Amino acid sequence: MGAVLTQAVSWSNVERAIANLKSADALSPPTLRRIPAEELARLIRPAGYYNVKAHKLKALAQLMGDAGDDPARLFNGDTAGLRHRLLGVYGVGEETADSILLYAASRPVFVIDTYTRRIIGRLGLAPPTASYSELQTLFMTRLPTETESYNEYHALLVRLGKNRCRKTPLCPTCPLVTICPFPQGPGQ
DNA sequence: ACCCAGGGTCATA
DNA sequence: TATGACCATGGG
Repeated sequence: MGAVLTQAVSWSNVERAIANLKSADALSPPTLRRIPAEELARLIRPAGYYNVKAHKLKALAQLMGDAGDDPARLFNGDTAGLRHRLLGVYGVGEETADSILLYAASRPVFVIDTYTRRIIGRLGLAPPTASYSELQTLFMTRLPTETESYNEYHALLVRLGKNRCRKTPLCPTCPLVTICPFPQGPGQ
């Protein structure tokens, strides 16, 4: 649910929305299915795009329902198949699907977000036109396939990405100058 | 008064 | 398949 609520919105806003859902006892999939969309929208208002996101949450709750509201059952298939199912849900695109796979299902999937794109772009490690899957392959072919390190890596990229200095070439004091995301260097 | 935030859908060409 | 409009609140 957090993966949907945080779309294009800061996490602090999402925390309020989740707090509202908790206090209304409306965070469980069965409740999310039952609650009227208008009331759900009111609860998640701080997370922005509340009308759209209300329906997205309901769509996710629907998917959970198809698995008998049992996360272990939802997350039991192979990663590729699960990703395909997630992408079929309204409001779930590639990044959201991969976030759910990494953080909820603990699958070794590298998440590509705005910050990751920004950093890769500034380092000149991929053309600006690179697709999501191209960037994902860039990381996954260079890093060991481990849920924990992908998790940590993504957190570090987010932290670096918040630096909004966009001078080009890179200014000498920019942290980006001294880092390369890949252990074997930028090549191949 | 801006700008931006860990996106995605839909209509259009 | 690529681009643009649209969704909307809260903090800097």
